[in-house]
Amino acid sequence: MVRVTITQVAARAGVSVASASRALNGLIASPETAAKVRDAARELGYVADATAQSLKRGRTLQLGYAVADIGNPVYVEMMAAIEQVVSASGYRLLLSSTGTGSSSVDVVRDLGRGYVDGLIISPLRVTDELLTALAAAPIPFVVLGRLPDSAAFDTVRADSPTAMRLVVDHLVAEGRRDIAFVNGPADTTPGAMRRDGFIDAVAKHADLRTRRIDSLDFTIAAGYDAALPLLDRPDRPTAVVAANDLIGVGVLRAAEDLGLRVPVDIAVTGLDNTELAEVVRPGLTSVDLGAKERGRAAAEMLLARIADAARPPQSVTVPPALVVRGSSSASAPSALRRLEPVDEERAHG
Amino acid sequence: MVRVTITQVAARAGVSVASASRALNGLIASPETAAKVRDAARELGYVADATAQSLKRGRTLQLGYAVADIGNPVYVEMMAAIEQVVSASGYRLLLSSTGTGSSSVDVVRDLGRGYVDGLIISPLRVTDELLTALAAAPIPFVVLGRLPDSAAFDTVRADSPTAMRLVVDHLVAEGRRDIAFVNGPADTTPGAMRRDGFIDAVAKHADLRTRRIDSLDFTIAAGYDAALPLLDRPDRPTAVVAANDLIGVGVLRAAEDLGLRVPVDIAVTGLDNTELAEVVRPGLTSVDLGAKERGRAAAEMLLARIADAARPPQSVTVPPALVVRGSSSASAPSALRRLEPVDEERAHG
DNA sequence: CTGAAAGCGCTAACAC
DNA sequence: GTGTTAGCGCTTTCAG
Repeated sequence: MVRVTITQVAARAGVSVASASRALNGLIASPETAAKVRDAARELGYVADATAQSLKRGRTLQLGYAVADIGNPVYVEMMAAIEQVVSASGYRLLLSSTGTGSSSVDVVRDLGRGYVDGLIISPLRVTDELLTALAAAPIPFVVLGRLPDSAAFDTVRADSPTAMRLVVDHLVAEGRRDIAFVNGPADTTPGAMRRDGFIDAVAKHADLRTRRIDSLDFTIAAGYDAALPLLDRPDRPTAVVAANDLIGVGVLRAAEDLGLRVPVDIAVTGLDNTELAEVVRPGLTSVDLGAKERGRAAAEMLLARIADAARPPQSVTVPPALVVRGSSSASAPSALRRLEPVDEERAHG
Repeated sequence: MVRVTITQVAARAGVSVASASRALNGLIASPETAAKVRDAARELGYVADATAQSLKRGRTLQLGYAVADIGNPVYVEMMAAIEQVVSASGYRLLLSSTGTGSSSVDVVRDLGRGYVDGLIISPLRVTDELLTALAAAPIPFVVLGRLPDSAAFDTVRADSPTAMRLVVDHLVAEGRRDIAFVNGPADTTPGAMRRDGFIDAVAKHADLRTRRIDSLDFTIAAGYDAALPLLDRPDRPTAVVAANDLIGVGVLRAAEDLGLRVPVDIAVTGLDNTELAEVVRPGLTSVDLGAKERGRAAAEMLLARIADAARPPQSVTVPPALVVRGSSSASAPSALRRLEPVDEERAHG
């Protein structure tokens, strides 16, 4: 199938390419010219070349989404929300996985190549190098995640401190007073935010025993590996707060393999409220950080920024919501098997 | 930050744009010219405009991935594999969700706009309209999934018949003789393939009671809704074969809510072997259809097709592998709680 | 080896 | 309203 250009359409319609272009774009044209061009275009199966239009118009109608770990369901959820907004606005979505190979800095640098009109970036680590690259970015962008206050960029964020307060308060209310935090890598932004949130949240309660562990990754396997030694000891905690749902599921698996009953012997919570939390048994208590809302907000913010480069930087924070399930509360609806009442456990607290 | 063009680089280097272009692209240029241009480019922070290059070269270095349901983990897994191959080859990946709004036919039609050099498409339904559009596609493409034999296109497929045979044979070996199939929508390609596979697989065994149900979607919720009435009756089956893992998990949930013990009262199997199957309890027996391999194969096939338009159409089938877990076999390693032996159940068969 | 010039396909002034 | 023309930024003949 041969590429048909506007020149051919114009020739067939018997008009100039300018008239053809105007007619095709719905600009001023006499009814008969418009009709002739439309017919010619249809007969030839003409579709305007996107590259040529981009070059001429200076916009590609493409937006980028750069994400480190596309294996994490949270980012997929965000991506789906972003895709929806983006395509509804006539843009196409370009996916850059910054995990393997190219770093997010490379992605930002590459922005100068002009193949996207804007970028949504969800960096796992915010380095000075990245901030510098962002400050020099030739096109609009929105950052999904927390940045230093000094960086006046458009951002969409989850509220980790509140999320952590929600789970910790919940666990304390359930009578847990020995609470461990299993983090992902602490040198990542989410890792740092959630760790700080945990520290602040437990500081609000008196007489709590707490400890913190970093796992190697925000994955089930890493959560499992980190939780195993933590739970396999006499003075194990009575509750584990995981930095995300994947780690949380890993903790559940570790408890299972050690023969511990959840939530009787040990309560577990996750973060993100992915479908995974709903589906495991017992259901994993989690905090919904509004991944879908964040994705949607980021996409809309980027479009607004593209429309108005001059507007002051925005920052949206999506509020979290606690979802209690069987992993932390025997009275939660989704607990499969009725276990012994946790009153005894409460008495320990 | 202002866009810097090759003209500016050439001016600064004191050479023509042609020489600048040649130097930048590593073509013939005197060492000193090359050095001057390189320095000028670095000082100015020059990066070649991708759109202009695309227009001139006639290739965008972009590939598309069109998928109906990005909510399904299988497609995410494929996408990740595709992204890896694609970006390693210097291409960018464009994501088109054909689920909401635009159909896959629209996506194929849009290919004429020339914003991608090739497409990997994973259509949920193969209509004549789609086949016609594909036959007229102006650029290379690879279809993930089964096509009519008459369509001589590049395809990468799972082997549904064998997959179904694996689960059915397994269930029969486990003593199940009353087997129900909970499908997704039967008017989809996977739905039709898996249904036919099930029918053929059970036909190989004598004295089997079988039944088939279509659920509304390949989702947990749809699987749950379809399974509930099936399992809530005295003559319920002793095994349920689900058309994918999501439906399988829905079946598990339905069994749970009805107080049925898995696998004692009812065995359940899924398909796709997603992480979900590994993570639920009891673990969901499933068949790995090689999503990652299929994604990788499709990407490589597309690149090969781009490199050689003339080569005959290829068709790769990725072999399936049964993964037995606790949902269908009491002796499977991942069963959490030791349940009663299934011997009694076997005696029924 | 280098520079001038053409042109990828399209849109947008600018005159008519 | 319409046609002519000039580019968008780049690569690539083609002479030199």
